[in-house]
Amino acid sequence: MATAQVRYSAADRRVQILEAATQLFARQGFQGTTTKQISEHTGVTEALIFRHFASKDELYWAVIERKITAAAPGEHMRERLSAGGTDLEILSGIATQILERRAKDQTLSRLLLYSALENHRLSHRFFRTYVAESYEVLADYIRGRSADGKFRAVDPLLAARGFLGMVIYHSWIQELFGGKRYQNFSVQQVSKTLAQLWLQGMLSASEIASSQRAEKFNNGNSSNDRNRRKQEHSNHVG
Amino acid sequence: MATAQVRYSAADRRVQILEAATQLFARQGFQGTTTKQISEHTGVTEALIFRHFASKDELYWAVIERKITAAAPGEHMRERLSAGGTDLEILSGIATQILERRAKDQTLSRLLLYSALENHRLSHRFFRTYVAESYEVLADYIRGRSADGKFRAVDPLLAARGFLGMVIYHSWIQELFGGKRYQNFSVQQVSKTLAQLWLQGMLSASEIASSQRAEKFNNGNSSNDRNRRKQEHSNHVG
DNA sequence: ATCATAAGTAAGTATTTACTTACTTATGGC
DNA sequence: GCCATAAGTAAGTAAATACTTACTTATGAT
Repeated sequence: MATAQVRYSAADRRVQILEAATQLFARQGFQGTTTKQISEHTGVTEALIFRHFASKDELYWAVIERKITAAAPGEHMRERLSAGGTDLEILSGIATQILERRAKDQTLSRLLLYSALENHRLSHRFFRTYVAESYEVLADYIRGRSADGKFRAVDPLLAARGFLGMVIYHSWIQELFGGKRYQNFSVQQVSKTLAQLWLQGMLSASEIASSQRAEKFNNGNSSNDRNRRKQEHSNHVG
Repeated sequence: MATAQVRYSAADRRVQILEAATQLFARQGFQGTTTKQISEHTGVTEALIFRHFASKDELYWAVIERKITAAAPGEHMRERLSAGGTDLEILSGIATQILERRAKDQTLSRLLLYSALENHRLSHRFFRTYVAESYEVLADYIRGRSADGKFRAVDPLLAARGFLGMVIYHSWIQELFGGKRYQNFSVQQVSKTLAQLWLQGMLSASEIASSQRAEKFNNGNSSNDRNRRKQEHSNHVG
């Protein structure tokens, strides 16, 4: 052959294959992706794929496993929740993070959706590590705020799903269903609007009353706002 | 052959094929479904499938077309919104309807998700007819309530997506990702919780104040509640 | 420089897939 | 009761698919 042959270590090649496969499985699903496509995207022959992975199935599990262990969305949420700031800042921060991440790279959510639809064995675990954990973290935060008397008594898991549902559903609509062809909201606007909506919905009667009183004096952008969250409460989150 | 041969009219057979195909495409996606499977589920040979539909693609479009024209979710929502009752009754009614429908039959949402993921040409139209319309109807209702001074000024489309997002995301979690294995909420509880959360989030300052005052006298389940929606406003919806 | 070993491939195979062709048979209008 | 027509099929085909086998070659340790 004319081109100089470069050989990679098994470990490096494995990663290359996994990365190509990740992209393809995310775009086309398991059924829609052929081992030939994966080999072409990696720049090797099909046979090499099968020297690294016993079967297409095994390659698929390896792709999902890698994604599961790579990022820990529960951690990101924990950080944001304990970082301080007003409830509104925290929540719209979480929303912004989710929306930006998803606008930049749909790989993960597509993999997750495909695996759920195609009913792959790992999809439950994928879901638990990726989604369930992050709203259990949020539910803990809600529990804490309810104990403080800031939030009213609402099932914390339902409330958490409610907030993340608003945000994630919106991003699916925009990115997946092409919603942004018709209406392109700014991430800022969406985050703030949804966070405000949810937050007001969660406040306890007494908190609403006092926040209304407060609004008459400052217009809600002051930093010594009585809604600012105290660091001493962050143990509710971890 | 031993069994008596029964022949159906072309129209009847066509429907039989479409129904088998609908189930299979919903469960396994386009790529995951073979024409042989469809023929077996219909109880005919593969050749007959191709006498009714020129290609697998054409059959798929026919399946989606049929679903698009069959149900009009925007209509259901319009009806509920103009039926009267308190805002809470209306919204939790909408949520209940969505949750029950989806718990009973996932076919539609699975078809929709698959078509979006697989990026089929009709998926945008599918989405517009099926999803977009219903939240434009809801957005109109929100606009009306804002004009009344009941709801605060929030982008109506975002608010609508927010509500439907909470509900639909919850149902996806439960039905699609197996969330109900871990926690099985009752439809009633979910509908009421999410509707209350969203509703309180949407109320204008003055409405919140008066609803708090009202709560001191009756515990919010009275039918001559001041939040009861007047029939005269229903023209905002149609 | 040698060579064992790990990296890589060319050329398969059996099966499945979407789709076709040439033929058969039930049915309803006369 | 006849028969044109519409409903239906058996038996294919070419291409694609997941996976294998037998072989080649680059590389680093010696």
